[in-house]
Amino acid sequence: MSKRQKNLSVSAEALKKAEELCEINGLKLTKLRKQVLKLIWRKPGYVKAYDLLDELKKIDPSAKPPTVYRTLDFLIENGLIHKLQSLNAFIGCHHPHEHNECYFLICDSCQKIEECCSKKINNVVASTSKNNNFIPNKVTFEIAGTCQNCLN
Amino acid sequence: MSKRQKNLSVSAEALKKAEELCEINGLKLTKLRKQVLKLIWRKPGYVKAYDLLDELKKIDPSAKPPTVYRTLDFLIENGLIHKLQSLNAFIGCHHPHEHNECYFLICDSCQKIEECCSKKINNVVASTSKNNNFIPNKVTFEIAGTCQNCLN
DNA sequence: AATATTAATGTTATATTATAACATATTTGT
DNA sequence: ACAAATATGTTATAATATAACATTAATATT
Repeated sequence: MSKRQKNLSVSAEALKKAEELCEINGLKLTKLRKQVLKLIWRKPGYVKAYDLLDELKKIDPSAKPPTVYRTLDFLIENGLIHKLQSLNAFIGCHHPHEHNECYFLICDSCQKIEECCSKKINNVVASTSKNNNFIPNKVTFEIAGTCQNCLN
Repeated sequence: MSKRQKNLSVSAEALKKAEELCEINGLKLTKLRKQVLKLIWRKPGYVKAYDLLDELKKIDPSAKPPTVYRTLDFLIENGLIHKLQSLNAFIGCHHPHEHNECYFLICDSCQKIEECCSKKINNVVASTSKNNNFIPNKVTFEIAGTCQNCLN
């Protein structure tokens, strides 16, 4: 299976899952939202909001920043995508609604992202929060560096 | 000791430490850099770049965005302050040059920040990186939520 | 079905955050 | 004293994001 084919199937899989989840949760995955989600999944790495806007304009020339940001907000709120805070970029979630916290390995060199979940992080977050009498709400955990492929 | 007095002494302490560290490492803590660092420490919570610029302008009306951002870059590079990626904000480092990774508890309600370091995080970062053959470079770890004080 | 209500999208304008590029001044090394 | 490197000044603009209000579409209520 070629890289492109693999990516297409990942994207199709993600779209299907998103539809299911929205169905289950009574959320409206409108044409626009589906379109944006598709565009996000189309590229293997992360996406920038204004690049997304450019892509969207090819489909609907009337698209404007709020079109994109509102749609991104919806997708983030419902766990279908993540925002990478250290990059101001966005990426599809590989396992929506299956996790609380997750973190990202971001390759500075090839822009690929690894989405990770682990009990260890959850534990660190929980224990630190407890120690500080802090009620955690949103966790941002991003590790930038160099991935395996780019080491060679 | 009043809150204000406490904050003043924390600030003075931070400044002193910064001077020592720059001395040791052959870094130039110029008038501008010291001024900016002082402004960052002046407030208990975090600071936004353009607020800093406004403050700076009161001292030097010719200050402009690059003045601030270049100075912030210097302070970040040399571990004297941190950037909070999820807020696009800046905060003084409580223990410069004493740690590799640290993370932040950010109170959404009162804007206070708790800077934490723990071996557990270092371990999570190290083990995940190893598992993924990833060479970590920069860690962003920020937990937003509600602090003890604001719970009541 | 007509109407009210809510949710989504369209649109204009502008706020916020950050950097590129080039000029000048200051410091440091020779 | 001069060259080189570093820091600062200055202009302009790029990149990221949201406020506010108008319109349309979907859903619920009578």
